[in-house]
Amino acid sequence: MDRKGAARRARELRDLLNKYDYHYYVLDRPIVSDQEYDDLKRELAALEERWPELRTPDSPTQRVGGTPREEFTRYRHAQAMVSLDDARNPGELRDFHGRVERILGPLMASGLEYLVEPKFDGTSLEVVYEKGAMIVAATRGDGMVGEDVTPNARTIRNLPLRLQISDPPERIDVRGEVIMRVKDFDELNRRLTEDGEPLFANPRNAAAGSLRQLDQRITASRPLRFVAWGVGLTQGISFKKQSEILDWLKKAGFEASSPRRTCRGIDEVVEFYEEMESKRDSFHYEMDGVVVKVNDLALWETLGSTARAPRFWIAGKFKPREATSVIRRVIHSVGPSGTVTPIAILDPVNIGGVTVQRASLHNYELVEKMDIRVGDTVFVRRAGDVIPEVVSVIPEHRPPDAEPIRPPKKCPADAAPLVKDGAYYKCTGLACPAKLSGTIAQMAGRGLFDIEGLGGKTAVLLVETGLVKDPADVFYLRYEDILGLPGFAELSARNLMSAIEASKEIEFPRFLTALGIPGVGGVTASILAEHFPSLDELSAASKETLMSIKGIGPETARSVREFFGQERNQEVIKKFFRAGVRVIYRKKEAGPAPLLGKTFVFTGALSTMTRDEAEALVVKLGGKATSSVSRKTDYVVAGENPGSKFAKAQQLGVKIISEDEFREMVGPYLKRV
DNA sequence: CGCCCTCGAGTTCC
DNA sequence: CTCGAGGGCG
Repeated sequence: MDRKGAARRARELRDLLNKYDYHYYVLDRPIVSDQEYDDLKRELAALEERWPELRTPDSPTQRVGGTPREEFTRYRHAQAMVSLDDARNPGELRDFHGRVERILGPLMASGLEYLVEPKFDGTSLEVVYEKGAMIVAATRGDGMVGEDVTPNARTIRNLPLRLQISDPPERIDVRGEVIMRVKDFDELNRRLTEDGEPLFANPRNAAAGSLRQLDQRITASRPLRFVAWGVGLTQGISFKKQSEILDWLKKAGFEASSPRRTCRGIDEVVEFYEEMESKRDSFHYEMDGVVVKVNDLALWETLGSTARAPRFWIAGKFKPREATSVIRRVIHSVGPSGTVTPIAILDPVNIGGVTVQRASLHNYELVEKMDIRVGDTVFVRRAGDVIPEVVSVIPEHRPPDAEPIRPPKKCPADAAPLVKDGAYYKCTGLACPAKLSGTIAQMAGRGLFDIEGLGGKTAVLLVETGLVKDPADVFYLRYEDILGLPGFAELSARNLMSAIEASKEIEFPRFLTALGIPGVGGVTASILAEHFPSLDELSAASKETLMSIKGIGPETARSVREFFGQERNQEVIKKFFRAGVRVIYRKKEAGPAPLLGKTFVFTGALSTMTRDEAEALVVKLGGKATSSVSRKTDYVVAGENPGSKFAKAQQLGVKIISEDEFREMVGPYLKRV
């Protein structure tokens, strides 16, 4: 590139970066991924390196952060809050070490001690304490001058308003990161979606955007946290090491950067960096790298700083997990439970070394609320080994012809009608090939057909080998068919065959549940079974008839109608019967009903019976067994390790009894079950 | 309109 | 098993 071309490109890059900076720092709504931004900034830095005369004082490469927003009072930091240079890989970390070595001399650097701590994806904050009391809190801003956000900072729950030590220093400026737990970030975005507000692309923007609210009540409603990583100006206290600072901060009542490690030499640093990157998903906070600091503070002065960043710190960045791309089209995929999920087909984009071409859009309700359209530029996140997902839209980049995304009218796999089940659309086809193995696994599961030896893996196997083409085919399997399949020698093949044979007698409610009608679980199936003498009557029932039943509303009625209204489903059901499946319609035998009208909830593990048995017993004796505790619950039976239901019961004043007491209560009838 | 409770998906442990 | 969502009832 000649000088003239370089000048043009540099101007272009400056304009772009300035625009991106504005969206990122001032609006807290980035319109490009960090990766993309970084690349452009590095390109500009390279041009300026080669042709120094292109470097203008206002160049984005010379700047730290953004200028403070007008609405906030400005706050001048007593000591500048510098930014960090990035290392993107172990090689660049070693380069950093090399520079340190060159300045300090190899002897001193060889056993040099580094303190390595996590770099959380948040926004920096300085909090000033005088005589132990919090006086002011300010954002970093451009490094020299930030925004005074004291009232907002006071709403951060784990930020001490007063230092938790008896002899506080005259003054200490504590620095740290305002962050949001990943869980809280997801929850916040869900809430924003509900309210039709624009979403945050990542926890950092959520933290920054929340902290810089003009209305501090909004800040207070956001789950912000503060993690301290250092100090600025101090009076009446001094430290010798970074590790000492962090220990002190912890003692003073702060959540201090953790996990951290003191490393001797660069090899240990690289090892910790790689360890953290591999474990990054196991932390509450989004971690985008580690910060490596020379531990000995005396050396900080020797090393000094460049115009932009200190020479004694560096950020070891992890592979990015976010990028922007464009949605080219949308496909509709049917999952094992029959849920139809919109999947965005994207322009291929590299995220942390992996090319991503498709990303989940979760569900149609979300797509509509977020107003995502084909043609939109979106943020895509790939966390761990999870399926990539579209996180948010960048409305600024929307082309005029962007097409809304609509749920399909019919199941894309078998053209059966879809019913809306909450936020999801579900296929009502009993034999739908896309969910076949899921249907079979569920049907064969505990409390339904109860076919031992037929779980998820075997279901997939049966479908993949073509032995089973609809759920009824399970009952046509022959010994010869399964013998020799992976995992099926004589014994297991025989066992499976007899398990299938034994399962053919099935009570009406169980059979109903096994059909997998959306919205019809065990309880609803029992209600239906009580009101219809047989499957035929239920099958023919109108929506109105169904809705007249207590416990069945319009949604469930519609789902049931939609299911039985399909010719194909009726055929499969008939096929069940031809295979010898017998539905048992049992009249209620009038036994003793000592628990009539009593509601039970079981929590924790019981020792003398399974939970299912206990619940069956309660029902048999005329009581009700539900799964959540409320004021209407009569008894909570607590076994080993009771869960949150125990606490709920205490709170509501519901009677809690032990397993023994329960046995006493039902003792006389135990044998009859 | 508010509460209860079922459904179903997700999480985590063995 | 837990938890959130929302269907259904009063």
